[in-house]
Amino acid sequence: MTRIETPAADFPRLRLRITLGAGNWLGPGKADLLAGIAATGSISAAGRRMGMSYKRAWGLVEALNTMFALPLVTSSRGGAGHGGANLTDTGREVLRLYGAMQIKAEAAFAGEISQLAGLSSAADISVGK
Amino acid sequence: MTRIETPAADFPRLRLRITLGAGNWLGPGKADLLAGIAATGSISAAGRRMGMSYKRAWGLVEALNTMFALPLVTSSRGGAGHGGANLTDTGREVLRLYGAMQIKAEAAFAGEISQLAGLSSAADISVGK
DNA sequence: TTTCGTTATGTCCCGCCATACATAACGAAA
DNA sequence: TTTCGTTATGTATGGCGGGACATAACGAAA
Repeated sequence: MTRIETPAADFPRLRLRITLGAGNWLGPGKADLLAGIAATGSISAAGRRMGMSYKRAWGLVEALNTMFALPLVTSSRGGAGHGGANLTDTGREVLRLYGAMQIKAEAAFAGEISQLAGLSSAADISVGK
Repeated sequence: MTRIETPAADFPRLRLRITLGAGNWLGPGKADLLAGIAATGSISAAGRRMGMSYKRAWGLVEALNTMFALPLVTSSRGGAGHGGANLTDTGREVLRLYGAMQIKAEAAFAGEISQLAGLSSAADISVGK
């Protein structure tokens, strides 16, 4: 995977991955990319600010578009704005659902997560917090 | 990663990963392995029935033991039972917390997950359900 | 018709990781 | 002291996924 090490990551962190079919999953990476496309209007710009190559970003978009019945991202080449990309209604809906789960999860699992963090070997570092 | 394709996987499925520190995460794989060790009393047996090599299973156990302040798994070589492994109190507690989160999550996110599954391209396959 | 930045796609190559394989340590019981 | 199955550890190799790089298509505006 060669996941990029986010430099300023706050721990503990909870990640959700929903697997809808064999090999078809929705996780934080694809969700962040969708949010980035919505914010920037461009696949390459969204990928850049996540530190990934355009090719990788485009591959994730292709996966997203094929794993749902309707595409989540529309894109155009050339033209006035020199091309670009945006979310479809389905794309916005998927992103909204994932975001809702993330918010819910942080609240619902705060207890268990803090207990796990307390058992963690990294706990001594943040004792002085 | 070369993840083994579980042949009889029911979709959709939700997976939780708790990251306690840089590179130190607890997910379904390690949780299942802990459960397997508790059930079989052996690292190699637990790994075997998950379809992973002993070396990989041992690596996961080592990661688990170092990412928490106290080890989760104790092991012994030789002896009457020809060696074996078991969970410590901390190990059982961690496994319990993870299981509790999993149960909670399935209930809390049933709505969002079914909505996502409805948007999925795999939805047409299970229409006749 | 030239320019522009983006989407879209192909190819090559390298580094990493997991697997396979080998081997040693272990200690109680027979 | 031999046996046994497990834990523990090292080494080597192969695959494969990803990044780097190259290139084409696109279409409105200047």
